[in-house]
Amino acid sequence: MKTQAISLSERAEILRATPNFAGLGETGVQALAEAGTVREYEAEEYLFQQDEAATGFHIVIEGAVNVHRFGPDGRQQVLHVFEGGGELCGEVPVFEGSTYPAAAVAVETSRTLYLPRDALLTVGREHPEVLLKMLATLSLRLRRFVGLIDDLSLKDVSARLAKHLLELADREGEGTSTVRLETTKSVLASRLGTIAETVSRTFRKLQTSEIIDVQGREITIRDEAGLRDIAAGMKL
Amino acid sequence: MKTQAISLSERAEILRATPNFAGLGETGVQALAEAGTVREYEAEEYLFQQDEAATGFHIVIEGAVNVHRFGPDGRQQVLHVFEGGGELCGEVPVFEGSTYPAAAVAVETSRTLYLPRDALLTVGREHPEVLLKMLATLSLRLRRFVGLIDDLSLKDVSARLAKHLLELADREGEGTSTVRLETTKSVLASRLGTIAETVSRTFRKLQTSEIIDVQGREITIRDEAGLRDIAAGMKL
DNA sequence: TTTCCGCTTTGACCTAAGTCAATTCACGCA
DNA sequence: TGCGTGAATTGACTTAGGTCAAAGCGGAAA
Repeated sequence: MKTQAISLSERAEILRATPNFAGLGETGVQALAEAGTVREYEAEEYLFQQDEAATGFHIVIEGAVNVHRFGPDGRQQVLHVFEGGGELCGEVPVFEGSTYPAAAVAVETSRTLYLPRDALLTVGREHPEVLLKMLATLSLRLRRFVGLIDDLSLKDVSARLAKHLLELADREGEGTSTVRLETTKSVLASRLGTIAETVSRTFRKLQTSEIIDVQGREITIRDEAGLRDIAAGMKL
Repeated sequence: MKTQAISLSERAEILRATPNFAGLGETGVQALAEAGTVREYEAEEYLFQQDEAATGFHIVIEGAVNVHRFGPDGRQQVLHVFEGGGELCGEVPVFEGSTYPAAAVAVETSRTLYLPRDALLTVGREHPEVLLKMLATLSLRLRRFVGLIDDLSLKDVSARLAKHLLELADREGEGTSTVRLETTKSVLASRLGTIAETVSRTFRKLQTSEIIDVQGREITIRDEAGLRDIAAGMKL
């Protein structure tokens, strides 16, 4: 990890571009910008480990960060992937407890703005709208986790994979039917709560059912309705 | 559901006894008490359904509320069980989105104080400490969900059951080695993300390994260290 | 080009846990 | 005291998906 020498005004600019702090007035932005530091992490470098004591949280400016937990056998379950754009990472211990609930690793070279806990709490008390934004962020995260729990415990791998592909296609905009996997299959497997081999086999089953077309990392959705059915729990 | 005629001062008293609003000043308590209504639900009655539009949230005063999701095959996964004591239920759509992410049902006759969304937001803006408390509550919930996700995807049923028994014993206070299950085994199964038969068999395996003693709904922990090993992922 | 090395695919196998069905148990009620 | 109902147990079976090992493939480096 390298701390970058970024001027105060640039740090303020980053904050203004972060959805969570967008509506915040100039005094608040200044206070946070003064307390924050810009950090750079290389690919594979950990931002923090699970159960590590926390003094603050990160805003992911550029790059991508993968948040995950390890199981007793070394397998891991991905909880989030933050892909730049000013998402918050590691904010739970700011408000409750003192340790990070999961580990976070940079997937590629990434830059973050690190803000100490106290700075946020001080600014938050003076600017409740920041706290409301944070509440919205945490609520959205809870919503996502509820979905993940639901998927892991009640749906099978093909449903989870189908749902994931539909989300990828959705993110690319309406009417997109070809998506490119930006990650290795074993990372995708961790996201889906399974292993690479099973992902591979599931892709194949979807392909032989003529629901998708797989060309390396390019996936073409041939039967979107069918894919939705499978995401909803229909047997393959 | 019946709305109970409870005086303003009693409603204020309930709020003061709720951890989330404990530190709140008198004006805030009054504002919330005026907007709130006390409701009674009988056993099996739903407080709200998954994806239902929300206008506010509940504080569980008495009784017990089970929050869960249904899978495509009708199986359900329990996300929380709130057992009175002023816990918040259904607060996610207050801050983000407009629908409840899961369904909530009264396990036994229960009373709640229902607060409309707008009242909370108004009071929150004037009293940031309420928002900080809410942030702590949501953060704790995220922490729990991370644990649940981790368990569901990376641990087997015996580990989840062992962990659950240890938590029950812990809650009863230090040095307790006998716990009573307050719920039916199939509800316990839903909490653990499995089915009643599997819970039954797992209890049996733990008993024949002389780690616990099962007498109907009374469980005696005979080998706490062993139970901890199993909770940590050791094979049975 | 050739050579790796890491990703991916595939097959054979195994195991945890879900399904289905048949008892058995426990407790309230007549 | 037996009866009935829902819970719990148990057994036999099936299946999704994890494990292990062996190829296959593809792109970067030499």
